[in-house]
Amino acid sequence: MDKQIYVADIAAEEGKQVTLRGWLYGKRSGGKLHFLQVRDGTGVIQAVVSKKDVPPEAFAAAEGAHQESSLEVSGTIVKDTRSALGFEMHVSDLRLLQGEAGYPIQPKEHGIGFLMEQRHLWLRSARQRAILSVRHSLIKNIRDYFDERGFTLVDSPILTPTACEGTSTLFEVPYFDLGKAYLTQSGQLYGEAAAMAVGKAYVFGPTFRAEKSKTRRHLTEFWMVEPEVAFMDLEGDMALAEDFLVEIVGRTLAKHRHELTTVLERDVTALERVQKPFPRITYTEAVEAIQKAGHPITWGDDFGGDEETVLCKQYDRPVMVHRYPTDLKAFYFKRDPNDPKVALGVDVLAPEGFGEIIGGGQREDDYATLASRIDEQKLPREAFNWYLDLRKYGSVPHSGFGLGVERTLGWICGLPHVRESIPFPRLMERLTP
RNA sequence: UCCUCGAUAGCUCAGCUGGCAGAGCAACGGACUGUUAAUCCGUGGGUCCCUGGUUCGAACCCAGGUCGAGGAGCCA
Repeated sequence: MDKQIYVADIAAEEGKQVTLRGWLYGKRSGGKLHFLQVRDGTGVIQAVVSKKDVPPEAFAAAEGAHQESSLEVSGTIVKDTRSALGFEMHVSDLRLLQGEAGYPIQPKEHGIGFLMEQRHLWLRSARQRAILSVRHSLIKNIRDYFDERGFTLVDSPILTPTACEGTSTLFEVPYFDLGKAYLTQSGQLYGEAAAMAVGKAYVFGPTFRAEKSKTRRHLTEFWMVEPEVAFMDLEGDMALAEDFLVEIVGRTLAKHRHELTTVLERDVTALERVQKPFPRITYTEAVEAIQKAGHPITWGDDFGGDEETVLCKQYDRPVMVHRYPTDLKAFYFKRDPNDPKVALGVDVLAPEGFGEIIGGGQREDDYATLASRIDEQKLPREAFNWYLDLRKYGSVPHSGFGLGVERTLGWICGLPHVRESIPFPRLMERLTP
């Protein structure tokens, strides 16, 4: 095949004769004129097929082309103000590659259930392409952020022998003669081991939760990025989370302002407000604020969706809630030495009701305390021997957090449901396509 | 797991008090030289989610089930 020319680079081809390959996104036809909207993955260009300019078989091919047929069009690129792109192609020849009639997705309204069934095709539509593109950038910006600051990416296993927490939310798989393995819920414990090796580590991978959750914020398979830093306390952790969010949101917005504003119709002023400092309140203060807003909640309760929303509405940027009751947090959280009732954890809640996007905190670094926490929660001690070793051979204060990629992307793109933020979402009641 | 709503053409839906299965869009055929969800004319297209019940007669009423959507709980 010739050197591939892409729609994204079409301005450089003005006046030239080129060949584009792609798919027929839409078509409007006249008697001796067809307007083909050709997309190639980088953009959409209108290809004008005039009967007098092309061989008869090419004109017939244009006539018979169906939505999403693959094709190859050759012609001259000309400037045209009537086109959204600014350019169009005057076609001199056209070859239909493949494509049957009956492409199921129309540029009209569809129900979400139908679209989810057609997810493999739905990805081709403008909105989904925009989301894929923003997702790609967000992930790149996350990796760049850590790379630029001396973090080392350390991959954690997906098959694990035990749970971080309760077993009810684990996916179980058979594992040879060793019995059962589980799909990871978090790479954090391994991230801690990594931080003791490289100082600043981050884990980035898919995680799995068998939660029977049917909400706009839950997937059973989602991606999480988890930095973990040696010699960092909770204050440092919050500063890192804040700086990290400001950077990744800022960079992603800078690159995709146009798509966010036009294709996704996102009000980006809300994203522009993501600047330091984020408000920092303790769990106790949050409870008081929620009570003051008229919601019944008592100290010791976890926040539900309603409580989160009430709290977030009081701020115009992400809010950091720290020092949750110890009982609400996992065994590995360090307790506040000034108040053992609370743990040195922090959650970051995104504004506009997008909910918790970060959870993290300072880890327990004392061997005996951690061992007794494991016993208290009736976790199998032998499974955590390796984790306890980290407190035996050069234990240091350390902290980290986990950021949910899909929730963050859903927030940036303004998506009503996280299912659109991942190419092939896995939900409690959906495993296909 | 619980609550609410829904399932009728490829899609989005209407179908009144139980009495012949409908519309728009899409598809297909035709007309049209500047269309932007083009327009105009025509054609084809149904397991009314499934099973059972009530009835002279069920898309419609009843029971059970399946699937989908929204919400709750759950959820670092």
